[in-house]
Amino acid sequence: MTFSEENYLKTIYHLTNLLDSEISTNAIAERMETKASSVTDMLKKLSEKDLVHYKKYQGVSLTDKGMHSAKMIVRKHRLWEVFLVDKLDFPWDEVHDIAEQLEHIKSEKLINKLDEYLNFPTEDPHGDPIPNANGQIVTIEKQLLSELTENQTGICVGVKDTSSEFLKYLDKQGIALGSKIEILSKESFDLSLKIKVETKDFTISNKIAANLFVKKSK
Amino acid sequence: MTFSEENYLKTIYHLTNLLDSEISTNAIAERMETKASSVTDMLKKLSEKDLVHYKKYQGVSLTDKGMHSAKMIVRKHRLWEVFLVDKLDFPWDEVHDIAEQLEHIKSEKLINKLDEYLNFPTEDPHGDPIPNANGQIVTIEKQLLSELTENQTGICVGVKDTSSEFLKYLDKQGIALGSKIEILSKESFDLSLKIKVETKDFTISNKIAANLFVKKSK
DNA sequence: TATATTTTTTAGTTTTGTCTAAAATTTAAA
DNA sequence: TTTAAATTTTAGACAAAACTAAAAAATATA
Repeated sequence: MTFSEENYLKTIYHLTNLLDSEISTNAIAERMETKASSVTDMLKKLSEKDLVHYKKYQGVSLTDKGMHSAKMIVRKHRLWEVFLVDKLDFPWDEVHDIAEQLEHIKSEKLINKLDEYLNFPTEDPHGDPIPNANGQIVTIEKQLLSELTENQTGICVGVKDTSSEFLKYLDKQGIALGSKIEILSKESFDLSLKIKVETKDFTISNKIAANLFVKKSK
Repeated sequence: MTFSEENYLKTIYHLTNLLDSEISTNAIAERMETKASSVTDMLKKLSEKDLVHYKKYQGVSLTDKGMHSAKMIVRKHRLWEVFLVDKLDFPWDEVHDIAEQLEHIKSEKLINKLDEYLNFPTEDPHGDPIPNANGQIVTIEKQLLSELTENQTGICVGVKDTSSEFLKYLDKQGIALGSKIEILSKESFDLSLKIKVETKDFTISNKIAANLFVKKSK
């Protein structure tokens, strides 16, 4: 499989999780910052290789084979991210781009040995689940911080937005995976939250809260 | 720089070390298992980018810029090999092909962090030197085992042939980097050697001895 | 339901890196 | 030193993956 084919598969996989329905040509084009015509060309190619179900004008979905391939790419991406953060000490906002390259390295043995070396992690540095060697994914129960109500407490288990900008903001505020976040009050006008992280109190906007995954606790 | 450009640079670099003279189109084509016409095309391209000195029919050599780029690729290749063997526990005969892929990952920060993580190694698992971040190479004094005479002793510090076949043969005989090898006798007819490795005595052909680098000792 | 708008596909180019076949140049041999 | 052989380059073609512009199909609107 070429890099390009792998990138398409991965995109279709992510869109499937996001929208769970048939994926449109335009949705793929937009996410990959390419043209719809390029997407059509590739879909034909992937369809011929039996990686996607594709019917003209009807959108695409992954075949079992395509789904498995996509999961293996995601697995590689996320395991490399863990390596970069845990072993090489990269900040969590810098690993995505490097992992985008590393995910295309071809060697099943390599990725399984890496998995073992990292102690079979189940989540990447942003809290996203890592498919195991068979493609199985253990999803942990989580919800957006914005869904909690006053006086509820959650443990930060993931981020929805993984942009460097957002992650650096979290660093600045001292919010990391594992942080205990208590909702002190909620402003009904703009849905901003007064929260307590460890010992520090401060206010965050709804936009921030809607991009933080927590596991309800206490 | 594209993968292909990087592979050409690397090949020219290796041929330069091997032949130290102007490198011919055919020599490159042969080593890369491609056609001379393809090589010519690429040489023009590399020349335009100021990575090689190239004059029609006169062969090529690396410019300073090309030499530096080539060394950085070799650096990446060899550091990844160390990672695979030291950290992921790969056998030394399996790392080359994976490193051929990993050497193209683009991130200076990544490779420098990897270097640090591995404790700034100076040789790869086959005893080849690893250029540092500035491209400097510390070459250790070494000679072929076949150049030693009766009763001399050497420490194995590298292999000339890095084929899986040869490396597995060495594994089987218990010869590894660091092994102490004593020449008990040399057969003048075929230049085969009776040697002692650790406690074991056995005979090796001249071909084997001519592919083992040692550092004279005792 | 007819028409307008949006989405998707097709057709035809472009770029990168390869190839074959033929021409040009260099090197070796007679 | 002329000819033969080997090497290298040029010219033209091809596949992959992208693009633009135009046509076709689906969807939304009046």
